[in-house]
Amino acid sequence: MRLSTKGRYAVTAMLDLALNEGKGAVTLADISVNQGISLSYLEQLFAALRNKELVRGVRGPGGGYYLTRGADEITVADIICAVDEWVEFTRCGGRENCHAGSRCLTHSLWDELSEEIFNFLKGISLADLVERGQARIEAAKEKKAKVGSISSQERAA
Amino acid sequence: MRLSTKGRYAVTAMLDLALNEGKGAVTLADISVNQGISLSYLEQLFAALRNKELVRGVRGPGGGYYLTRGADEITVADIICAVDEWVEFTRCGGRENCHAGSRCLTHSLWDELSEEIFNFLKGISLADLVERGQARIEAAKEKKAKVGSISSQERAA
DNA sequence: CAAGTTACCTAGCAATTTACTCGGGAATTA
DNA sequence: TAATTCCCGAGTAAATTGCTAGGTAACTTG
Repeated sequence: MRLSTKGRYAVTAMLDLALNEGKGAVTLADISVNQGISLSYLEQLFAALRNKELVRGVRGPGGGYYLTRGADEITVADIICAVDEWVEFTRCGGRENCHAGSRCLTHSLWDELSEEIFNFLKGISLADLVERGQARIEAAKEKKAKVGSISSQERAA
Repeated sequence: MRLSTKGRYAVTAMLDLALNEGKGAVTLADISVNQGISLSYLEQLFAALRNKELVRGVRGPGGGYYLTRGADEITVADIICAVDEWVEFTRCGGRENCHAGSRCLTHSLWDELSEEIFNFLKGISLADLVERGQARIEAAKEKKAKVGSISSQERAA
């Protein structure tokens, strides 16, 4: 039970792309220097992000990475799902038969927790992080508590 | 970023104790058979639980483990904190200097997430799990949503 | 075209964690 | 004394994390 830095690295790197939106490509070398992450490790993370079609790479001089969608259409959950296995979350696991009562109880507890975490991360887009910084996170929480459903497209500006 | 089964094992085992509250000690051998967890692994988990004074062990025939407090005074968060390192959660981490802007943003995001998870787990006691099973979990979420913390269950969206 | 730049790919590594086995104790009860 | 049960430490295979090393492929510019 730990929040590894892997997902955080990915989110941080994606934030670098979002901050540069509309201003050309961002090279991994830049991100590596900016964020203090090893270049090869970044390449691995971005391979995963590419697979999930969150970023697009352009080779050659002047190349680098772009977001494939707007920063408001990419959530933190998307990023973390891409780089982490996330196996026991959402729906991928949890299909064990529940024979013993207490085992069943903890299974449903874990499912609930997974959903909590997932929904929280799904409610925060890159644009949220960019535009308003930490204050925005609080807002996302308020919004979720009120509405109960998340659509990151409505920017309450 | 994964929810390991370690904490789940511990919660499950503690549930066994809670289910037997007032009916004498529960041996690790029993739990091992009931839950299909290796005895030695249970011993390690219970060593941690003992350190945090969540359980009390009694040796000799007729011995076993008791909860040191009522099941309503032990939360899932207590249990998981005892057996997991939980390092990057709550407050233990996050005291890094935030130089780069995007790094700072993700740090605060991670702090928020940690607190979300912690609060969720803190809101569920062993008694909750025992008395009402899964229904109780929903109730805990409702309670929290009212107070304004987080939570929103829109399953099967 | 050639050279440089950048993405892309594969392999391997040390450290840590997980879940487990083994082999002993030490305290308590009968 | 003997059985039971907690207690303790060492060791292990597999997986994960974060990283290094050493390539190849595509693209742009001089």
